[in-house]
Amino acid sequence: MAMEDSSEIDRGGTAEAGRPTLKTIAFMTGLGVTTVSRALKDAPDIGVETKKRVQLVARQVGYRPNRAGVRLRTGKTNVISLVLNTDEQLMGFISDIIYGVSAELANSPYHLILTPYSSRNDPMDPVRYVVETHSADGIIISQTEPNDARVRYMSEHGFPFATHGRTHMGVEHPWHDFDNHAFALEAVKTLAARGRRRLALLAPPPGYTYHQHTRDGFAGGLAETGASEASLGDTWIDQPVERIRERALSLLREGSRPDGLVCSSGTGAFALAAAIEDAGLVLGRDVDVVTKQSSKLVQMVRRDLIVVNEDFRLAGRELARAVIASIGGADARGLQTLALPGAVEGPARG
Amino acid sequence: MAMEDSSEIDRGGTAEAGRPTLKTIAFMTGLGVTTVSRALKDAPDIGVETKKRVQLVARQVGYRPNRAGVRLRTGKTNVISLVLNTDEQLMGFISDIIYGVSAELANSPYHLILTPYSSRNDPMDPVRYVVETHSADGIIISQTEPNDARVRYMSEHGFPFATHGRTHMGVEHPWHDFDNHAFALEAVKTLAARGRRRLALLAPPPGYTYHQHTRDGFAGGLAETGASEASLGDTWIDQPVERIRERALSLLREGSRPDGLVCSSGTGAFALAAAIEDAGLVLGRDVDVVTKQSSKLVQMVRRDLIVVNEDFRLAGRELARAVIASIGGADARGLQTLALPGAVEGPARG
DNA sequence: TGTCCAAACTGTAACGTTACAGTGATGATA
DNA sequence: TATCATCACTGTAACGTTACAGTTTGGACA
Repeated sequence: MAMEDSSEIDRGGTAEAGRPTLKTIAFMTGLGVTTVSRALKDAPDIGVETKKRVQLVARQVGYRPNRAGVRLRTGKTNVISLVLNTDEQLMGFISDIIYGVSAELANSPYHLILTPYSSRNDPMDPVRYVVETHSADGIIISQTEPNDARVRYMSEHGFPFATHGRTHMGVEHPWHDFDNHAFALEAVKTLAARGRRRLALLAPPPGYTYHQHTRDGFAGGLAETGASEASLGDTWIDQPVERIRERALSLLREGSRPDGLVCSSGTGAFALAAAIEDAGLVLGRDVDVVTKQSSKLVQMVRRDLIVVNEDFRLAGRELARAVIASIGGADARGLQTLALPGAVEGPARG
Repeated sequence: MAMEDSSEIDRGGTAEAGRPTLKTIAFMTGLGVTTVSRALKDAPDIGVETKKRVQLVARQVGYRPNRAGVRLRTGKTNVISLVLNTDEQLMGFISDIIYGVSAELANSPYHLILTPYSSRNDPMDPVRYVVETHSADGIIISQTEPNDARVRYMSEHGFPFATHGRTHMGVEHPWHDFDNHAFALEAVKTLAARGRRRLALLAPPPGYTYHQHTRDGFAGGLAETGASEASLGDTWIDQPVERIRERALSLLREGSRPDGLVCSSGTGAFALAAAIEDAGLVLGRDVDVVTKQSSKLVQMVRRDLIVVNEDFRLAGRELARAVIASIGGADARGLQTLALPGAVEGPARG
C-alpha cells in the first residue's frame, strides 16, 4: 500500500502475473466494481456509453470471470455432469455421446465433467455425490431402468437431469430415447419380407428400459408377420463377444435353427456373423441379420449385414439441450425426444 | 441474530436446506472455524482430542468442503482437463483413455473435465483457454506433434501437463507413449517370417510424432529382413474407411501387389480386410495383415488378422498419474513412460 | 513472584463475484 | 419552489475457505 497517491501508476492492471478481475476494470475505467459487473452482463441501470466503454476495456485486457467467484456467490456451478459406467464395452458409442454433449455445451457457459462409476459400486453413488456436493447444475445419466432409483432421487431433490432412455414410474422428467420398439418391429418385418420365418433376438440386458421396448417391438413383429421365435436364452449384447458367439452357434446348430436374427448392437452383430460362419452357414444366404449400428463401420466390415443407424451424437446433443433447459426451469414434458430409426439399409435380396 | 442466548436451538445445523460448512461444525463443537479447518486437514497446533472430535462431527453431519470456497481461496481447482479432438473417428479408443484417466482420478481429489475442440479450430484454443482462465490444475493432450505448439506454450507458462505421445523439441515434459517403432518392426519381422516379401504400411497421419516412429520401425524392419515396400501413398488411418478401402484395393490390383500389410488401427485393418476381399484375394492365404487393436473385438471379428494389443486404459492411467505428479512438482524426467507392445497374436501359419 | 515459552486456539482479512440497499444528480410536475 | 421520480452509479456484505497474526492458558524456570 505504499505510493498510495501517485495516480499515474497502473495499479490494478494485469500486473503481478494475476488475471484481470472486475477490480482491474473498475480501476481502469474509474468506475465501481458493481457498475462494471452490471455493465458486463448488460443489466439495467447502467448508461449505454458506460456499458460500451466497460465492455471494450474488458475485451482489451482479456477479462474472464473467475468461475470460483461466481460459483461461490451465486451457487451456480456452470457444470454438467455426465455419469458413466466405465465397464461399458460397447463400441464407440460412449465417445459419440460425449462428443454430442460437448458440441451442445460448446456454445454455452457449461463445462462438462465426467463422473464415472463401475458396476462394482452402487449406481446411486455418483448421483448422490453430485447432488449432495452440488458439484454440477445438472446430470445426464444413461442405462435407465423402468423404475430407476436415480431418477426418483433426483426428482425428489428437485435436481435437474436428463436420462438417456425412458422410465415407467409415473414421474415426468426430461429424456431422450431411440425408438427401439420401432427398430425391432421394422427389423422383423424386413426379415419376413425376405422370407425369413424363424427369428431370434439378441437384446439389451434385462433391467434396462430399452430391453423391454426392444422385446415388445420384436414380439409385435412376430405377431404381425406370423414368424416364429428361436430363443437365445440369457444372452445379451453387453456380454463378452466370445460368449455371444458360443450361444449363437449352439442355437444355429439346433434342428429348428433361426434363419433371421435381430441384434441391438454392432458389436453383437459381429459376434453373430462369426457364429454363422462357425456353423458353416453363409450370412445373407442361409441367415439374415438386422442390426443397429452407431457408425458406418459396422456395415463396412460386414456388408452382408442389414443395418439401421442409431445416432449417438444426436442423443448427446438432445440430452445436453434437455438438461440445460431443465436447469432453466422448463417443464419436463417439453424435454422428451424420441429418435426414430433411420431407413433399413442392406444388400439386395439374396 | 435474535434469540442469541437460547443455546438449545440447533442453529448452524443442516437447517435451511443448506449443506453443512465449517461454520456449522464450529458452532456444534463450540470451536472457531479456523480450528475446525485445521483439525480436518490434520494440521499442527491442534490438540489430538479436538481433532478427533471435529472429525467425528464432520462425519456425522456429512461435511464436504465447498469446492468453490477452496478454489477461490487457494487458487487450486482440483480439476484435470482432458483435451480431445471430437473429429476423432477411431474406434473405442477415446473412451478407453477416458476410463483409464477416470480410474486413476477416482482416488484423488481431482475431477475430470473434458475440453473438446474440432479440427476446424486451432488446437491451441482449448489449451490457451484452460491456462488463461486457470480452469484446471493440469492438462492431458493427445495427438502430439514432434514440435508441438501446445507443449511449448504450456512449458513456457509453467503449466502442468502430460502428453499422449512424445515430442522432439528439446523440452523435457511428462508423457506416455506406446512403442510404435517396436510394433512396426515386430510386425514386419512377423510377416517376413511367414514368407511375406512385399509389404505396405497403413500409418498414422503425418504430423503426429507416432507417424514417424511407426514409419521408422517399418523401415527398420524392411532393412533387417530384406523385404520391399509397396506404398499406399497419402492414405492414413484417420481417413474414412471407404477411402482406405479404395486405395488399398487399387494397390492390391497392381502387378507387384503387397503380400503383407502393417496397420496402425483396428478400424483401418477392417478396411484393409474388406479391400482384400474386394480384390478377390484371401486374407491369411494371399495376404497377411498385422494390426494394432485396442480391444479384443478386432480379432474376434476377423480371426485371420494378426494382432498386437495396445492398452489405452493403461495409457489413461499413466497420463493421469503423470499429470498429478507434475502438479505436485515432480521432475518431468521421472514421468515419462513407454508401453511396450504385447505379444504378436495370430492364426497358425497358413 | 515474575518471566518466558509452548501448546492450543481464535479473529480478521482476503480470494472474485453479485444482491441489496443505498446516494446524488437531473429534470418533470404541482 | 418544493416534491418526486428516474437515471446512473456506488459501497457493503456475504458466499466458504484458508493464511496470517495474534491471544489465552498453563506450566517450567530463575
